[in-house]
Order: sequence, then structure tokens, then C-alpha cells
Amino acid sequence: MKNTIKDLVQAAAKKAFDTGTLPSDQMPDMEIEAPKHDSQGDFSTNFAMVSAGIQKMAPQKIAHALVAAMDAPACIDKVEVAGPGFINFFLQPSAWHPLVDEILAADTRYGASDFGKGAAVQVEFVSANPTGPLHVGHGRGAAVGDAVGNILAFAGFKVSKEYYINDSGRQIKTLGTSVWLRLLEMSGKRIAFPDDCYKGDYIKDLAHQVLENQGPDFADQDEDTAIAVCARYAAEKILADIRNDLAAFGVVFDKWFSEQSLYDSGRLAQTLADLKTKDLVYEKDGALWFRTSDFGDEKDRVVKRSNGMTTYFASDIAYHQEKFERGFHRVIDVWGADHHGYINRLAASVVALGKNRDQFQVILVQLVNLLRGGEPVQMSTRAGEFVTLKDIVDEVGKDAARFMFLSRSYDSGLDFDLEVAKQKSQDNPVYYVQYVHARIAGILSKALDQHLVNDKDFTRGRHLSHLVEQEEINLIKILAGFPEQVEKSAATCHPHVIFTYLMSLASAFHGYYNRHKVIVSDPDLSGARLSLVLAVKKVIRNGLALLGVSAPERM
RNA sequence: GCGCCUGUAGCUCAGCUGGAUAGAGCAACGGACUUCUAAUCCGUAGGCCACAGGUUCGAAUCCUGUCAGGCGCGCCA
Repeated sequence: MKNTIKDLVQAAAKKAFDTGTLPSDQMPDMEIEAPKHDSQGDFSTNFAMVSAGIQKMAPQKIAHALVAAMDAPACIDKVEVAGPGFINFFLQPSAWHPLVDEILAADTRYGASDFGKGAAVQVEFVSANPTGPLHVGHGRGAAVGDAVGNILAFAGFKVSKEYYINDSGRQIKTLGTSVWLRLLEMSGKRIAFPDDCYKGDYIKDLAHQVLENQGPDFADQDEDTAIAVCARYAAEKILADIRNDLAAFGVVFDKWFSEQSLYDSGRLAQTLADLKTKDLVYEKDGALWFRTSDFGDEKDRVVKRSNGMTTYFASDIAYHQEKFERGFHRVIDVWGADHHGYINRLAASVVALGKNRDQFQVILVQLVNLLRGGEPVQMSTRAGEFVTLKDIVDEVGKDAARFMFLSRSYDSGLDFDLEVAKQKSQDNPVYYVQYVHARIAGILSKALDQHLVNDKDFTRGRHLSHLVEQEEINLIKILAGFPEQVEKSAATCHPHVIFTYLMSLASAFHGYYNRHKVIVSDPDLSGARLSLVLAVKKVIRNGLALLGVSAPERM
């Protein structure tokens, strides 16, 4: 419909030029948009305003010249000039009817596009160290990363979701030590438990399991060997739990990438060798420094410490090189906002090794404030006292949690209130939207019982010309906007665009539902309305699916 | 000190690749269930879009500065 209007405007501009009412035939970069107010029509264009410079005429005059030259088809009721020079198009209600058919036919693919043109994109998210359970912050990152992946895929990108496992280095050793010390404690040995070890109760559980598997003599083991055994066992167990918790949260990765594998495969050594060959590193104070400041970073960074150990940064450089070698055009990392100081150095490494800056993108997710009934939930990572993602999913459910996490832009901090997320009331947005789906399912099942519809009607509109109510046309207009919102969400990598859209569609539906009955005595009108609400149901489902939220048939 | 994010209704936030009269939800007040699910709807009220300049036909939106809040500035990960 939008393209029809655009063609119409362009044809009119050409005709106006040919007949001499417009001095130039140059086309401006105009927009066709749906105005905010109904009094401003179904569509409007800013053609006249953006042409003012080209035509050397007042926008109002250009607009009138254009309208005079326009051959509007029958589906357009009237065209008028308004405000500073907007041209507003008022459509016949029937112009909107074919869209219902289109939605029913496209079904699960309505809203999909080839916007991404099949470009390969990798989205890496969560990537929490396997040293403890996932917490609320990871939950928001997981919801965002997963939704961004879904949305990009729906918009025509070839998406791969990946989790990077930091399974080498000091933290894993610390994990092993923590378990080992708890194990000694249980075996009756008095030990001091250092401050930099992990203190959560899960460490004691793991120690208990190791002791059970290895037998009571294990406490007398050589310490280095024992810590290695503890570390391996604990990391594997924690990672398995992370996997399970994410699966329960509806997040499934295409690939789990091990940091250790970068060492084992020689990929990391290769990267360091490349850096030397390209003269991107130098030695100073016994350490090896990357010249990241030549590529936009504030200062150079160490990739190999004077003690011979490579840094986390070194692994990350190798990992990101490896990503691009796998053929991804774009690499997106989802990080917590507290890591933003890391962006410039990693971006520098990507650019230094031959990629464009815009091929690497970091989504920074701001922090979550966990509340219960308006009061902050006290948490201390140091003491190992915190609410885990699993706790949240168990308490409020996957759908409510995900919807809440995606309700706001990740650029803003988020207040997550457990009591609100749990409430089955109007405070809780997830039910507001899911309720639309369930309500329509209820109507459809009643219609099926009464033989008002059959299976064929689920892919094809019926008697659509009966849809004449203002609320009906308004609903179709909102449905028409879905593909555009998906594209906007994909272009900006902002899932909350879909959230906002779903809320407005749900609101329009509830309003319609309360004012008009779908199943009425006139079978043709019933058929038309059933087609319309079925289209709404499909779009709600498609939108919720992008956010990883289910669409229930009943509630 | 430097960098990133944020500042819009009493509260939580949309709107930010410039467009017409700045929108939702919550909270407050008043209404709607003999009905396809009231987990809903309708109405009322609520605003120096932090502040000051600039850019232009037009600024909540872009630029500069100021103020306020959050976070980050390791040979840690």
C-alpha cells in the first residue's frame, strides 16, 4: 500500500514537471508514513517540504501542484494538503481488506523479510564464566541476545547464536581451589577460606559431590592434582547447570565455543604470530603490547604478561579472528554495561587485523535492579548470596521473565519486580498480550463448534467487505505495520520495538473486543470478523515468538 | 580528570536516522460483566521533554556547553 502511494506521488511529480507546474524533475528523498492522528489520513508524505530546496518553491505551493497533477485511483477517497505542506491520503476502508488475506496466507512468515539479504551474522551472548550459576543480569543478556538473534533471522539474516566458555585461566583454577578447600573443611581439616575464592553454597554442594565420587581418601591427595580434579569436575557440572537453566529460559545456542580450544588448537599462538608479523605488537617491561592506540583505543594493551601468561584479551582477539574466518559478515557481542571499557580495545584488534569497524558491534545491556514489592533485593556476589536466573524462572515463569527483560530498551537500567512479574493482573504486561491470543482462541473454538468456520478459512479471508467499523480498519492498519516494526527492530537491534508494537496491537484488540461481538447473527459478518481476529492472533503469535514468549490457547 | 549510558506526566518508561496537536502502563478519581474469558474496556485528571545556546521552513529528536544519576577507566577476567 505504501509503495502504491509512493508510485502515485512520483507519477504526479513527473506529470507536474511535464506540464510545467513544477520546475524540476529531480526526486527528493521523501517519506511515506502513517500519521499519528486519524484526521491526517491513512498515509502522508513530506514530499513538498523536502522538495522546497530543489523546486525553489514554497512547500504549500509544491503540494498543491502535485495534488492537482495526481490521478488518484478509486481506492483513495481523497487527498489533501495540510499543515506546513504535508500531503495526506485518505483511503477507502476497502483498500485495507486485502491485507487480512495476505496475513492469513503468509501465516508464520508474516512480518518476515529479506532485509538482511542472507548475510551471515553471529550473535554471541551470555558467555558467563562457568564458575557459578547465572544471575539476573545474565538473564537480561540472554533474553536480549536470543531475541536479537530471532529478529535478525526473521528479517533475512543468516544467524548463529553462540556462547563463549571461559574455561581456561585463573578463574577456573580459583573455582577448583574453592571446591578443594570446602572439601578439606568437610573432611575435618581446619583451613582458612580466602576472600578471593567463591563462597556460594553451590561450592559446598560440588565439594560434597567430588568427595562422594572420589572417596574419603581424596582429601589426602596431592594438592595440585586435587585442585585440577575439582576444577574440571566443578566447571563441567556448572556448565551443565547453565545449559539447563538457559534451556528452561527458552534459550538454545547453535554453538558453545571453548576458550581452552583456542590454546589446544594452536589458534591463539597463530594469532600472536600474526600480530608479530604485522608489527602490531612490541615488547616493553618484559610484556608484549598490542598497538591498539593506533586503532582508536586510549592506550596500548598487554596480550602477554611478563610472567609468560597470555591475557584474556589475547584469547578474545584470537576468538574474534576465528569468528570472521568462519565466514560471518557481522559479529555482534552482547555484554553487560560494566564491560563497556573493553569495546575500544577489541574493536581496535578487529580493525587492525583487517575488518571494517562496522562489522563488529557490541550491544551493551544496562544493569537490572531486582525488586520485590518495590523494595530492592539485597545481593552480594562476594558472599555468594544472589538470586539466580533459575530462581526467577521458577518463581515467575519463563514468559513473564523474558517479556519483562525485553520491555525496555537495553540502553536503560531495568527495574525487575518479582511481585509484579508474578501477578496475574493488569500490572503484568505479558498477560495483557497473551490474553489477546487466548481470547481469540476461545472465539475460534466457539466458531468451530458452531460450524461458522472450517480449516480452510484459516488461510483465507471471508466476506472482508463487511469490515467497515472504525476499530476494524484501525486494527488492520496496525497489523499492516508489523513488517515495518520487525525491520526497524532488526536494523537497530532493539527487541523492545517488538514489545511496544505488541502492546499497542493488544490494546487495539481489547478495545475492539469490548465494543463489538465477533460472532453475530449475520453469518457473513461473523466470517469477516473471524478472519480479522484470526489475523490478529497470528501476528500476536509471530511477535511473541520473536521475543521467545509462548502464545497460549487458553489462560 | 577521561570515556560510555541515562535525564520526557506523581512513578516506570515509549517516542530520538528532525515533521503536524509529545504517547502508554501504574498510581488517583468516576463508570461498564444476563455477553465470544472483567487477566478486559470506557472516561476524567496529570507536561518549562533537566538547563542554556546553536543548526533550519520546522528540534523531545541533530551539534556544543552546563547540571544530575548509573557504570567503567589493571601486565584481572
